[in-house]
Amino acid sequence: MPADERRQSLLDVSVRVFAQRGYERTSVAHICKAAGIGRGTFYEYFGSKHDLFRELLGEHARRLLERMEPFYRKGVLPLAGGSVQDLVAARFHEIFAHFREHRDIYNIFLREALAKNAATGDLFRLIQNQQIAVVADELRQAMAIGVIRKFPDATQLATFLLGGVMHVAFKYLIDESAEVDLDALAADVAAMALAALAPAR
Amino acid sequence: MPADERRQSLLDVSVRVFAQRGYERTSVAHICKAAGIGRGTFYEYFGSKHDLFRELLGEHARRLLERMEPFYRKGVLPLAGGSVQDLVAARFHEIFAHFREHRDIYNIFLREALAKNAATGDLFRLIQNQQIAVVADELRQAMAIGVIRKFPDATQLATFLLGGVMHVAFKYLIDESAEVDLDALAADVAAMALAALAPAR
Amino acid sequence: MPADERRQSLLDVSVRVFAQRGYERTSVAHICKAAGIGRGTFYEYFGSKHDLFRELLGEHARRLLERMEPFYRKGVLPLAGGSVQDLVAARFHEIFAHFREHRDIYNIFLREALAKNAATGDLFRLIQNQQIAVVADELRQAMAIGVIRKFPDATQLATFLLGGVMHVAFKYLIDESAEVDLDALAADVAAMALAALAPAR
Amino acid sequence: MPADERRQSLLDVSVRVFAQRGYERTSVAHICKAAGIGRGTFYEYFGSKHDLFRELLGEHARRLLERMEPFYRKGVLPLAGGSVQDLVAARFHEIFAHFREHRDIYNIFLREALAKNAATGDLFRLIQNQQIAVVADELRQAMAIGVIRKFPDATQLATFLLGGVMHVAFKYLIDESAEVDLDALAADVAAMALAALAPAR
DNA sequence: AATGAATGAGGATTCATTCAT
DNA sequence: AATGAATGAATCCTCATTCAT
Repeated sequence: MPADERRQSLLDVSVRVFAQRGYERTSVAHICKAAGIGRGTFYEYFGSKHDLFRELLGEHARRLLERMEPFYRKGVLPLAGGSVQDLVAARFHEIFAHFREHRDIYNIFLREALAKNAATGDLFRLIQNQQIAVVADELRQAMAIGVIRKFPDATQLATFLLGGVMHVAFKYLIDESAEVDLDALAADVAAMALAALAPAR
Repeated sequence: MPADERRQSLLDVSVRVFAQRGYERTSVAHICKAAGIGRGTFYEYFGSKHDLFRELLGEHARRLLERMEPFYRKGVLPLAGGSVQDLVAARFHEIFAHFREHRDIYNIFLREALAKNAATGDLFRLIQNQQIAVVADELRQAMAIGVIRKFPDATQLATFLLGGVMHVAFKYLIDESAEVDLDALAADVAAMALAALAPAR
Repeated sequence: MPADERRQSLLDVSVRVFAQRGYERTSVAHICKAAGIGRGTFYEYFGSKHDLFRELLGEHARRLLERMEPFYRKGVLPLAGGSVQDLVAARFHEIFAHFREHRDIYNIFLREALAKNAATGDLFRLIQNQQIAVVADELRQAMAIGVIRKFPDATQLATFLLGGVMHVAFKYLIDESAEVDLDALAADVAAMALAALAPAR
Repeated sequence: MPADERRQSLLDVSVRVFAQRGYERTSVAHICKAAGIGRGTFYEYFGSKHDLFRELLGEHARRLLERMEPFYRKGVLPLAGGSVQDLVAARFHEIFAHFREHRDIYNIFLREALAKNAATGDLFRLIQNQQIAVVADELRQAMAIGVIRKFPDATQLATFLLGGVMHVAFKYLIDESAEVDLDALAADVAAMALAALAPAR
């Protein structure tokens, strides 16, 4: 198999294995078995288990931010044609979908951030802060045009909101058994947030 | 040292060590050294490293719920004398304080829940759900007497709110360096939530 | 077995194994097998293979210098009663005996010094220089009282002489097969050096 | 690149790498990287890492002896026109120069001889003995014509002398940092040896 | 003539756990 | 009640070597 492919395959496979077993409990042998290669081959592509891990997180962090970017920037505000309702609903739907899709990597990230792996923690915080920043930015615009009520600290509000969303998502996503209609959930949470932010009539 | 004391000391010591290094990276030797005992002694008190861990989580879960219980139940609603503002402020302050105090055990819990340790995950979810349940209960009462706006699903709202609070708390508590005035933070977040929940004028 | 004993036994055993196979080609398993213990036990006593090695060299360096010290200082010069002949003969005999006894450790030392292990090389040079220093000191005294001819640089002469001795010793000691009458060899070399150093009649 | 050239380039490159890192710590990958070839290519030219090593030592041994040969045989004794002083001085200078030039290969040789690699050790001893033999031969001639004092065992004397020279050389050559005026050193050592060997006036 | 992908054997190290004292 | 000596299974990693292209 060409080097690029093999490398990618290792990255892909290891996300699953790490998410399933956690970094510590995952041995290089586990990954190699899952990838269908000999143990030695692993080290042709990555200097160490931890190197792979770092690269994996880095890569996903980049992808994550890239994918978030256009979504947050997608124009949106000031409102072109759609209603605030549609907007918020779309946003929450997207966030939930994202969660579902990247459940594994989120799990890994969170776990390592909690474990205070210096490098990983920094990366995690970077992502978090960027997400918060773009949402805060939007909220500021929304407040400016009076679509939502005015709050004194947009960043804190963004933190609060994202936390709420994540928590709801977590509760349903942390265990794979509880399969939920994410679309409905997104709609519900959006409605709720909308009500909370709605300007006084 | 009497057996009971020694046992308790081991539990106390291991919380710190586990929080610092994580379950996997903590060896029995680490715990024994921190507790100042020989490695053999450990097994006089606990059948295995994992046994100690289970017991530790169980014990803290019990304590946690016990301590939460009276606080949530403390009566509160319908409002005796204090304003809604005071109430919410008090609540958030308490939650933040709780975070700070039990940072270690929260960290352990969260990490293990994410690691999908069947037993630990269940415990974690139990705690989480109980917290959500009591908050949801209160919210329902508050809606009933019109102190806050009406929302269709109180449980989801509670989840959302607790998530928001936790997220703000996390952002500041995850790294020990960023020392923050928790009292001020609690006040800010309370104000924000209050505004969000306030009934239409 | 008591810890002290085991520790010492490991040090003793490993000298032989290292000398036989060289540091690199000696595995911890080799040492453990030679010492009759399990592989894990090794790490109860030494942090790593290299730690053991360092300690081993350090310990022998200390012993070596200690044992050399009184020998070189044994008074000797200015000549009490014995002749120069006796003195030099005794000295060379001792050096040869020392070689034979510590053949292994000399081998290890020299090899590592050549391998430019920073730490080991420094140790080796220290020993060498000390040996040279004491011999140079004696030579200076001997020149002063006219027992040997005068040379301009005592240190260089000492280096030269010790090198000569070591080289002869090496030639016979490097391979274990060639068993030689060391006493006779010492006497021969002593006579030779003596003739070389003898003052002009 | 033509096969012959590549082969030679591999030999040349590997001397440096082996001298720097030692045989054991040098991997085929190291050599290939230093030579700028793929790992597979190596085995087109040498059957194994050890094969290369053997060939390398053999080649250098041959060169070494060849270069020594004419020098030692260069006639010299009985004295044509020059003085004994000039002769000995020239000899020592040459030996020192040789050391400096072949520091790497000497290092490898010595290390392997000490490591008791059967094959390498034999080779090393062969070289050593040949050097000793030619010097002994010369000494015998010198004694015969009364240029130096008479010693009973010319071989042992040669061993002693070469050892002395090598030791002085070693002391300065073992670490690359201590840059020394080799010419001056050679002159000093020559004067010293000369004085030691000079016949009684 | 060249190579890079693949690998398994081997070596250092960690660690939960046992057991005799 | 305490312990420390002992261990083997498990894990990360290296590396000489093979082979299809």
